[in-house]
Amino acid sequence: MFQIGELASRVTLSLRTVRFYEEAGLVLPAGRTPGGFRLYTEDAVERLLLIKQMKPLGFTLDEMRLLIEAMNVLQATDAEATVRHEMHERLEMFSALAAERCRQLAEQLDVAKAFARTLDAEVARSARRR
Amino acid sequence: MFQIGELASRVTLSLRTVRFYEEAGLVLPAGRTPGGFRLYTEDAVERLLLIKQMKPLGFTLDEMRLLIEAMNVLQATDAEATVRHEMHERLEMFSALAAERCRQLAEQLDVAKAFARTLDAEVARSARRR
DNA sequence: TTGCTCCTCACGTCACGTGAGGTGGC
DNA sequence: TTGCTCCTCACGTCACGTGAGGTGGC
Repeated sequence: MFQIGELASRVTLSLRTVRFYEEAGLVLPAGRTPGGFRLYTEDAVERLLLIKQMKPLGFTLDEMRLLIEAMNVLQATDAEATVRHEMHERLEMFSALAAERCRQLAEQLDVAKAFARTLDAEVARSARRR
Repeated sequence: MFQIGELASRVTLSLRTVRFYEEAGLVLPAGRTPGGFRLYTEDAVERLLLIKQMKPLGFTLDEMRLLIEAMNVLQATDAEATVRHEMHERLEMFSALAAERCRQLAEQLDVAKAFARTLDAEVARSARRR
């Protein structure tokens, strides 16, 4: 069990961000010291790394929560069939969404590269003018 | 000369966004009707398309303003040498920044793709369990 | 006169950053 | 007791979205 400072530094996030993710229901501390200090286990590290991996896809924190919930239910062996079915459909929805976001990211990279080349050309052109 | 509605639809931005970019000093209307309606020329279209191209690089609106200013000064034939020099250095800075952001975007795309594959695998695994 | 477009506040949202003032824990 | 870490408000920021209430222009 470790405190928020170690958790934050291990996943390279700010304390504020970790607390904010807690407010959003994404990563709850495993417990608290009598004095009120948050205590975490390795699970929190993995959870935060998963969230960091989702970030480039542009999901909102609410969407991430729903997605993580679905993954957890489907991992569990004791989930009810109806719930499992619902979570499976949710997962499929997010999978399609993720694929779409990947396409958008690829487009953005192309646009960014094009603009970077334009800038380089401008720099070169401006250098010749001197 | 056309109104903000036509401008916005031609560059596929909201009216609010166009007005917000004006507040940020990015795109000023060429004039106003006596009644106060904003009037734009083709220049505004090109300006907004340029801004849209910069967006994937994650520049702030202030940075975009500085960058556009530098490009305009260097395009002009009547710019003072000292100002031209300053703007050239600014352009070089932004060019380096843009290259760095391209690298980051490429990394993000890789992370996104990896997560999308993970999701697909989870969907498949969950489907086999039924 | 009727719609449609536009106007200016101004508050809301999302994902945090940044202190302020106070206390826990070794 | 001294630092260092942590705590909870709570306001600020960035790039807009979203009405509210009113008016311009063909």
